[in-house]
Amino acid sequence: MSSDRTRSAILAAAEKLYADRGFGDVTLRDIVAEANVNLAAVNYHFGSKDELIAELFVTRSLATNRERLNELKLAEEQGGGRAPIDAILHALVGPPLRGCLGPDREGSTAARFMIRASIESVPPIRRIKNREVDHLRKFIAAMRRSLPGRDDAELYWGLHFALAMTHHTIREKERLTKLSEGQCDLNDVDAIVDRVVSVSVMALTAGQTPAKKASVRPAAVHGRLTRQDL
Amino acid sequence: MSSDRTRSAILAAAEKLYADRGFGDVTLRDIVAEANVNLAAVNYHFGSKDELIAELFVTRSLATNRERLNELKLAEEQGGGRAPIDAILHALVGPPLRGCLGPDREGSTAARFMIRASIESVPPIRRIKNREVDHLRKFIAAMRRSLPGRDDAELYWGLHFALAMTHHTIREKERLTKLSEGQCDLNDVDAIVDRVVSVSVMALTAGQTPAKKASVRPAAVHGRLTRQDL
DNA sequence: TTGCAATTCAAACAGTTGTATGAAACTATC
DNA sequence: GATAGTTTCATACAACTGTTTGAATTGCAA
Repeated sequence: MSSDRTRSAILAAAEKLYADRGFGDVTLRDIVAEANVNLAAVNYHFGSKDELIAELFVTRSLATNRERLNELKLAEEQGGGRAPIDAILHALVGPPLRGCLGPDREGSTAARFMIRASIESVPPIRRIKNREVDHLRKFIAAMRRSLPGRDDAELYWGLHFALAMTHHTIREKERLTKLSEGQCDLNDVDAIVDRVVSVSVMALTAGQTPAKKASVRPAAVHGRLTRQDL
Repeated sequence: MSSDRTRSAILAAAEKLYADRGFGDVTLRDIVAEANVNLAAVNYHFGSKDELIAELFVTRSLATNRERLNELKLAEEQGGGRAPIDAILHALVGPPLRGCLGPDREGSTAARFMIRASIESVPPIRRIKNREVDHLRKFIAAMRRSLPGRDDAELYWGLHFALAMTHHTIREKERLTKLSEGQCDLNDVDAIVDRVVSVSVMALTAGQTPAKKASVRPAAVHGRLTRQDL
């Protein structure tokens, strides 16, 4: 068994540089300089530059997906196989938002890397994102169980909009802060999650009868379920 | 006055190639080959590759912004200086959605170029997008007039989410079609616009008193205002 | 027609990029 | 301590990039 000190030094250096400067202008030579390893080490350990990027992104997004499914499973167990819709959405949007936002995440290389990956869309990352459909289908299935009456199309739109708000908030947090002149607090992650969840629930339950509508727990009271549970 | 046949041939060729293959792997040599002009013509007419990209993007996004402001102005005039909130949001999200979606837009180079510009984020385009804040402030001002009671932060979040749904729908239309197995109709642009507007209105008016809430016209009845009015 | 500016052109430039090579250094096993 | 396999290293490679140059061509005005 080899000491993979070189390997992980490359991973760490690459993640840091990509997080700081984006994929566009970081070369292999920048990475090996930061990692204090030889240029040929990247191709030796990863095969190619793209495979290095892919490994970085897969690692981080697997972690997010795992968090999501844990939280979903927990919610479904608590609901006897049928989780409330706001809990499902909370499981969907909470992990990426918590992973990328918040004051403690400011210095996190992983967070800034994922934000970069969300903004710039390089080929190896795009390829991986396209395989994410299966993962999302699990949430559609849970939503179907939670809202048995709704058309499937409505569920897809609801999930789509939930992800829209999530990713756009991550991508454009800087611009929203600037536009709102600081009036939108991008550091209060729990509040943001609740906001996204509650709008998503509204999108999904609009047009429902008042009786059904009232049975949906508001997102705010769901705040118990945080990172500690995962 | 010079015949700018070369200039516009470059613009057309560049837009087409960027639309088809993305910014990542289109070189100046590809562009001049497509345009049947000399390599040096790009630098002669535009100064640099980045300035060419910038000019392409500025042209298209100025058109969108003009449409937006026209529609906003019309709505405010009809409302005596105070447009209904759904009309404001319609003016915000309608133009980009109509510009990029719909069956007739499938073959449009301009549409596909703007989708690319939305997916890949190259430096010259990012620089331009960052100047968009002033444009958005006009919509915040209109929203403030429309919903005088609301906190500014709420208005910013509402606008932010409206743009989130708009851009994410444009960016991920392919994936949503795939995920929903065709059950989400990405060709019915008017329905999508109404959907985005109505969710945005809900986000903005949540927590209002029922009396105030009822005074908001549902987005669907606003469908009269389409491209013909602009 | 002459003269002048605007435009086009072929060619080269200067730099960077990811990758491959083959020898050297290391590590663990016998 | 010899050996075999793994890892590191300096270096070269081959291709591609946006940009520049200076001469040739064109178009227009006097």
